[in-house]
Amino acid sequence: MEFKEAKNKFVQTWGALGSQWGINKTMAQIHALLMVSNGPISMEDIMDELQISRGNASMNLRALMDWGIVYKEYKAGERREFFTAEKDLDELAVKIAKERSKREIKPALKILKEVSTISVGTTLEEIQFIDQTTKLYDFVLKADNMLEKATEFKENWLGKLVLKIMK
Amino acid sequence: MEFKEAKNKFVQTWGALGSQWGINKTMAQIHALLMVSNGPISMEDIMDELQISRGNASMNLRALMDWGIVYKEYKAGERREFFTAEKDLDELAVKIAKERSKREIKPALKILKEVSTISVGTTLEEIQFIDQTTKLYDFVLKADNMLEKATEFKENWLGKLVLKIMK
DNA sequence: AATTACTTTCATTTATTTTTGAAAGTTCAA
DNA sequence: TTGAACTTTCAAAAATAAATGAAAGTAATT
Repeated sequence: MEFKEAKNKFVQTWGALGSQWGINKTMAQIHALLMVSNGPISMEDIMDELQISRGNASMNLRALMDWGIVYKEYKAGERREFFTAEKDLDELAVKIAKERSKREIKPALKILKEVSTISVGTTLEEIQFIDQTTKLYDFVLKADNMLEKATEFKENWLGKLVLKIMK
Repeated sequence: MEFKEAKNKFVQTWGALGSQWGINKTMAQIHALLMVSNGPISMEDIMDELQISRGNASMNLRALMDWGIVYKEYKAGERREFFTAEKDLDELAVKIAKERSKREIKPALKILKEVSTISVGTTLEEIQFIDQTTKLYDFVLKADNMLEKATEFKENWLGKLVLKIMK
């Protein structure tokens, strides 16, 4: 397998994987492309390499920047904007974890809190409901706290975590 | 908020959350419904409660069973099939983690291994590509191992993990 | 072996998500 | 202040994913 082929395979796979994770294909592909490129890349080049429209490129780059995992860069004497990805994998994981926590876990916790604190019921069905949603709330809260704590290590948190867990 | 309303809110929210995670809405809703119900439920009841077609119910129940987080049950003297969810949250998390690892992480690792082992290039671009994909491979492998180790604790693994991490 | 009570399958329809591309917006330079 | 070089927006189109429902399948009962 030669370079071009490998690069393409990586970008395509990352895109397919993204969709399974609720991230759109193009967004994942742009990210993949920036991850394995060595310098900043212009929008034109991204459009070209991935065969996508200007609008699509623009919107997904914006989304990646909102996640804080892609940065805009300016080159002296160039009017065009260039883009680079966060390449430090620990940093990348931390940012993704934080963003998902904010966007998904926190709202879920809010709802779980609400539904688990309805005035105590009397039927078996109601008791079971309150019990199960309360457990779910506690579990999700614990998981979220763990994630937060883990990523607070900042430097090489995954490595440290592995050590701890392995005893 | 009364019971019916709370239950509905929970089911709807879980469904919406599911889509964000690449799980289809109905599948997440059925799971939510079974999670907070106290006995086994028939397909008819699920169709009724969620206002979905027989085909939809059948296919998504099947998918949930493939994930190993919903079980079929038979009641004596009843021809119909009933369904229950895995309600132990530690067990649920372990199963989801294992399944996602198998379906998504393992294939990703395979590709990363492939693309990171192309014969060493000479251009800066090629060197950077090999370097970055190798790092990615190592990172994902480490994360996958951690997940595996963590879930091997089996009983109350999340709780134990939290303790460890908090020091 | 025919009927009944259910479940599964899958071609078609429907809903949702993503992409396009042209117009509007921005910014810099002359 | 005009125009060139570039980016963003968003309504419409295209692509994709999910849901329907009727027909086919299965298995217990008579």
